[in-house]
Amino acid sequence: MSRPRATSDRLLTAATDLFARRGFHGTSIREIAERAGANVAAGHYHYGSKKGLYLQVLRHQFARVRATLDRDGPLAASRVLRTLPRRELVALLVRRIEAMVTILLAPPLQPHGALMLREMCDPTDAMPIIVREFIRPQSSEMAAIVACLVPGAGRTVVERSVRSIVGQVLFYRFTMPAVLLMLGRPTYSRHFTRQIATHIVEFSLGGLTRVGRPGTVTRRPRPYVGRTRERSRRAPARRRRARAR
Amino acid sequence: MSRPRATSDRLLTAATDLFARRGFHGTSIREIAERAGANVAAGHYHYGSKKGLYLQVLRHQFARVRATLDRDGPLAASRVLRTLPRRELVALLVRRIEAMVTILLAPPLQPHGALMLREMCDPTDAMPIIVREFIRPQSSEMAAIVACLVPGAGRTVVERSVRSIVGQVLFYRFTMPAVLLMLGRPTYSRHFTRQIATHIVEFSLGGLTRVGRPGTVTRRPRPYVGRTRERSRRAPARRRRARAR
DNA sequence: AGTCGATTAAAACACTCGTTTCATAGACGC
DNA sequence: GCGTCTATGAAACGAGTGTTTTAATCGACT
Repeated sequence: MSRPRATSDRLLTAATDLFARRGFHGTSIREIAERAGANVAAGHYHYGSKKGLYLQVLRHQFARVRATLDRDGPLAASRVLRTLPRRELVALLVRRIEAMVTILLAPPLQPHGALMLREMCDPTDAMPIIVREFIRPQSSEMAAIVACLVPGAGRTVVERSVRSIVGQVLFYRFTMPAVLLMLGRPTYSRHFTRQIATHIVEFSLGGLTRVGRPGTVTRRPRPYVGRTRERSRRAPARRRRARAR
Repeated sequence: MSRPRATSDRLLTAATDLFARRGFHGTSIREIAERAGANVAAGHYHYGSKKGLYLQVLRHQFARVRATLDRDGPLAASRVLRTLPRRELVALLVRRIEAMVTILLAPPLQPHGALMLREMCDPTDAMPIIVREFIRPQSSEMAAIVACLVPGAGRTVVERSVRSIVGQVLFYRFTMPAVLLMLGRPTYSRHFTRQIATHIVEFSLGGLTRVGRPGTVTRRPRPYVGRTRERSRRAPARRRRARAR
């Protein structure tokens, strides 16, 4: 039959999808139970509370993500990295970026992106899990590569550069509705995500090259050069709400 | 005196803060009314419904943001831009990035960042407002500068580069809880945001330099290096729609 | 003064929510 | 058979929700 799985499993599956799509507040125990073909009391029986179920969903999702990352791109130790030629280091960075784009953007969209986004809106006890299982591993593995690619850079420069790279990727996930609206697409296609990955790789390699060089344009007293103009484009939007009916 | 303002204004102020901090679902009309020193019915009287109040909050916030942007960094027309020397173009880009960092990250944190983030989780009718008043203007003004800085780049390359720049900035806002947790800070300090802005400028200038050059490392048959994985993660998500009532 | 429209206030309505209670069913060992 | 433990189902609880209703209040203006 189609659903021989345990009730607790079906609850977890249903909850994962609903929490990702509608959020914690926007999802009801009854909705989860109905979709899982279970009783309203089942959630509390198996997970103690709605919050307990939510935490379990996040633990489970990010454990999976972590497992994927570990399998996909196990990083060579730092001291091994340092012996690699630049070409190999670049190849490693490319793989990391492509893996991240794939896991976050490529269809079919996985739930953890939405779950992570929601945690950024309303952090819960699950935030440390996300940092530990997803953000920290991604960052430190990328940092190891970046540190070798930019030998002169200190720890802060490396960390900021990693955030610049990760930020480019996450942008497409975290502003997805706006980007899709502007591009006139319904979803990100695989073709699109491949192009994105390639662009981010190029842009980032350029960025890394520059932050590795001493003495740049922004080392100056005041960055402001241009004149200010006072033109105001439109009157402040004044709007009145008429109540319906 | 402390409360000479109109009830509708006080409602809007209270609602802005609460919607930004707790979200639409997490905020109740009663809570808004209490903070505004008004009756529960006041919200419906002035704004028709909770959703009407929410929309008005977003309209108001992003009209303000737009006004700030227009005052701060009115962009020279494209044909004027094209006559500027590179040094001036860079200065303009620096100003845009610094303005964006300031408006999004520098303390005291403004509500629109949180409101925008929440819209990315649960898009509503306010999404077009955000795109029109904030994202689109920022993007197109930056695109005009980038297009001049990277003369050889086509429209798509320019747009992707703009997203790479904006993405770096938005990253710090949209993953703020995680970044603060990793950095062990309570908030972003002004000093920190200034450093961030400088880094993003440098990283981006390097990125732009590279994407403007033809022939790069990623121009190769297949960008994928790792093996493809075939493991199916879950049974096809069966979907059941229960009608309400 | 009196009328009228715009606001405000209090109460009730019709839900939905997470949670709990309690009865029942099945499995297992003895 | 019995007793025990795990799991499920149906129903109810109490609190909280957005909204509506109804009445009272205020400030002009004739």
